[in-house]
Amino acid sequence: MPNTFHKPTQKDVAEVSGFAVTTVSRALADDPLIAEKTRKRIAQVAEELGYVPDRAAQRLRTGRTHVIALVLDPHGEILDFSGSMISGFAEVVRGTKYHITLTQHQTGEDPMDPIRHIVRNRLADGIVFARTEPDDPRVQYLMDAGFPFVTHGRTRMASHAWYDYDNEAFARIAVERLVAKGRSRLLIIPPLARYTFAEHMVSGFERAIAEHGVTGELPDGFDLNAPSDEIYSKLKTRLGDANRPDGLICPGEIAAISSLAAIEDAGLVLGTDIDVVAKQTSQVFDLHRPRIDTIHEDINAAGQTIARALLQEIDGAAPDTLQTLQHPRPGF
Amino acid sequence: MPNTFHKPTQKDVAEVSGFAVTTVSRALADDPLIAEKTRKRIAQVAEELGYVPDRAAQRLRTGRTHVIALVLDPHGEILDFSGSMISGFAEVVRGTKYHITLTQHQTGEDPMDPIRHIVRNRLADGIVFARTEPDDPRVQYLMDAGFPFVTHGRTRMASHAWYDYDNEAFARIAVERLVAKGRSRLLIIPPLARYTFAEHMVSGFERAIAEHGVTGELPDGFDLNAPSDEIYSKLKTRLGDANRPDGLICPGEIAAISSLAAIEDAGLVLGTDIDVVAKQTSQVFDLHRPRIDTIHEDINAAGQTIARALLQEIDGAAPDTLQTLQHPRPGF
DNA sequence: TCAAGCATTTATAACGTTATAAATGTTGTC
DNA sequence: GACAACATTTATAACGTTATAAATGCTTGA
Repeated sequence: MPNTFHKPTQKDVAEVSGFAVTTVSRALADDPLIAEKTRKRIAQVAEELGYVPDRAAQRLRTGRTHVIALVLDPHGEILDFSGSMISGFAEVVRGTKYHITLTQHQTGEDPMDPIRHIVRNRLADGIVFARTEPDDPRVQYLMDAGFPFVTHGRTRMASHAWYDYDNEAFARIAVERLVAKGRSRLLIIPPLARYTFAEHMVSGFERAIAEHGVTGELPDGFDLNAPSDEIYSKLKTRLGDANRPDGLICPGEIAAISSLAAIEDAGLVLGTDIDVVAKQTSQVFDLHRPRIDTIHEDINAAGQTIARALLQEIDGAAPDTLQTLQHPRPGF
Repeated sequence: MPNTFHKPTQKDVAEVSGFAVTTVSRALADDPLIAEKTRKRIAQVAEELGYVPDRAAQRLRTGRTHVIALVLDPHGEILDFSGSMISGFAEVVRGTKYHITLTQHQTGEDPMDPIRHIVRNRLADGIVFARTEPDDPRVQYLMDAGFPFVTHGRTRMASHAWYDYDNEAFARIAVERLVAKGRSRLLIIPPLARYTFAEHMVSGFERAIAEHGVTGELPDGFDLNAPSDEIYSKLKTRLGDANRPDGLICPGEIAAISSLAAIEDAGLVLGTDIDVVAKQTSQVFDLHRPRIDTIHEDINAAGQTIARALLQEIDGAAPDTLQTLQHPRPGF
């Protein structure tokens, strides 16, 4: 009889237990003013009645939403990125009193809009977003507003909570692996320059190149965010040159697959003419043939860490104590 | 000065416009009782002040949450499934007054729990979930409760809103393609039998097999949900047999990649000894070498369609008018 | 001119919770 | 036995909105 079901309120708990509504409220909030005996009795009655606090009422009264907002980028080419990240996030938030809401801004839109909307209308207690830029206006805005947030990616502003993958180390390790295989003319498919992580990755690449005395190339005309067929065709052309690269760094799986196609279609043989090191964020390359040398980035763990950091920040932790740099894990 | 910012309420709009709060409320709700002139004036003032209704207050008063709950399965092997689906969902919901919340149940847990929790505590106005079983208790519960929901996948219960991909057609087309290539000993990696879509796919497979007079095989000991290395090793063993299959149907990308590895490691040549048809839900096979024959399933479109259906159902549309069967689209 | 009828607006209460201030009971001290 | 001091409980109001019922002003017809 679900339609005759009446959701029990504090009033019901009060009537059954014989205490006032206020007392029930305080008891359930573990207010130390309430006598232990009373607290126990009220907790018992609440349990029996199946009382669950009404979020809307709590939210209206206190201003706290118990909501964490995930602001996603327009769905792009990063394979399974959002899915894994969300999954890690959900695992941590489950079991707390918080909920996750999702917002996705459209391609042409100002990424600032959803953030401002959430803050101004108190739609959440904290915000998470990814793909930061060095002078990210979202970060600046949230810091000014004193609003809890955690970013996936660093910025030039030092004292906020962030999680980042060490892309400088990624590039360095990738170069080292290729050099160890005897490669000396390396090419990296760079991320879009406006993202902070692109700077790290490129700087790691360039430093490692210099250290090992090999040549490094950042291609013109395409990047990690380009359509995969564009990466494919430009790379194929490049691989037709006499001075073609003999080592490729692909910081993404779709780019790696496009690269493998370009290599094959250019008539080159992987492992003989050229080698590839790719970043791996999913299972795609676990059993792939030809075998691909990969360096892992654990997106699920990122989601978990970010969620934990945000919950801590909402509970009052200082943002600059909530910074995690994740080191690359070697592939299989 | 974000901390001195006062979120404008109907009271503010009322004071500035000179009308009563009630009138403001009605005007903003487009109540026909309100004079057109008044409505316009109030709308103008609300706009100027940047008034946005307080969801918590609306929710407390009306019981409507303006929330749509996405209940996700534990993050599994389906590549990018959640990500694309969520993305399509978000695109549709953006611009409406609805929000999306995410819940994910853990592996060992009763999938019913989050659903019951949402319904009993009115945490949302509608629910979406995937991977239905023929006698899905979640569907039964929600129908009994009269709670709006849309499933990804059908059930035995006819009159609820659902979206489904025509997996019977998928299997049929896959068989036809392999037969057209001269293959006659086909093997399909079946989905877990408990899901409704497994029945459809298997029945499509078996019918097509019979029609074309070829042999069909559903392997024992592994399925689409098995760990990929298990699929790989069992398939490799099977491909070592004398009576090995010469055509493989892989209804998932990770399974397809594992299969390709098994084929290669068994010493067989794709296109000569054996052919593969795979279901494609991401970009992985767009530029893959070797080229893979795929049949598309557009997860993003699924998300969009499901979101639209749910919004309609919340607005009162009859559930049995909200059923979509998506036909397979040929791969590249 | 007055009442009836209509169009429009408004006062009041309520949703379920918690912050504030007030009230009650209990103990100890002189 | 009175009073202060404390521990504990409670009444009241408020968060911002909307449903209900009441009130206002204006038009119309006699």
